[in-house]
Amino acid sequence: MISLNYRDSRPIYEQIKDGLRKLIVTGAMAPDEKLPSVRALATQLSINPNTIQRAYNELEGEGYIYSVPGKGSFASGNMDADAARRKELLTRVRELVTELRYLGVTDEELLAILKEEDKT
Amino acid sequence: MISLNYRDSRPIYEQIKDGLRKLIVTGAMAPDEKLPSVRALATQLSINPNTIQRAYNELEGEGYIYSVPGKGSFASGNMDADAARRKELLTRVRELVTELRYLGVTDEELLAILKEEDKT
DNA sequence: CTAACTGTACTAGAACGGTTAATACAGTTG
DNA sequence: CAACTGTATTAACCGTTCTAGTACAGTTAG
Repeated sequence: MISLNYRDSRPIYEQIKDGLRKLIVTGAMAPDEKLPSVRALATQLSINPNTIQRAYNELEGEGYIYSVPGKGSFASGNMDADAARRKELLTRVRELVTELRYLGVTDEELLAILKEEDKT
Repeated sequence: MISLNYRDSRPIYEQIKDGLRKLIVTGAMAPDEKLPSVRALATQLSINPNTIQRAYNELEGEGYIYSVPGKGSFASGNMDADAARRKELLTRVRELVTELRYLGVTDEELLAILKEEDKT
């Protein structure tokens, strides 16, 4: 479900956040679908439950999931979170495009990426 | 010449690397142009020379600059480094585009970014 | 009701990376 | 020679990440 890369300098809880966010945002996880429990996911990934709790906690703060004590944590169909994520990603794309232009990448190459992704 | 953001969680030496790389890649710094000395830049930014040294050291490893003991460090007109950077940035763009598509961003919006950047 | 699950909270400490600090050495330049 | 340059090494500090251990309260199935 989630894979960790220990060579990556990024914190584990960030990797978990990104992994879960992608699952939710891509619809691989339906709204109100139950996430693995803090302890279950911790066991599965062989890490400390606190690390999972931190990831879940932050994801809840960002609106991607909601947690019910005693029941579990669930994917949220929150569109505000999506909007924020969109805005964030778009600014990053802008930055990348600017640098790529400086590196001599042509519009054709950039357009090719869009078309290429169409087929995915 | 370079500005640091201490609120940013990214390491200082990474910020310096990015800043210098941008200067070189955009041509703001000509090939074989002399960079500020390790000590000079450290003083200017009010940080430790070791941090600058690390940034320079890694930039040299990536081919963006070359250093001559006793003389100084200089921008390199190395195109291999540019190619590597291009490849890296392009894969990141691909990832971003994929997620943006899932988030419901249309091709029109993505194309708009390219046109928007044209005017820059 | 009980047992086993759930999220949540808190404290403590280990481990790691970033940064600073203080030197030292060798080559270059005026 | 004096003042610059890059380079190297060692130690220490500090903040963050992560682990560890424990506890409490709500939920759910038997």
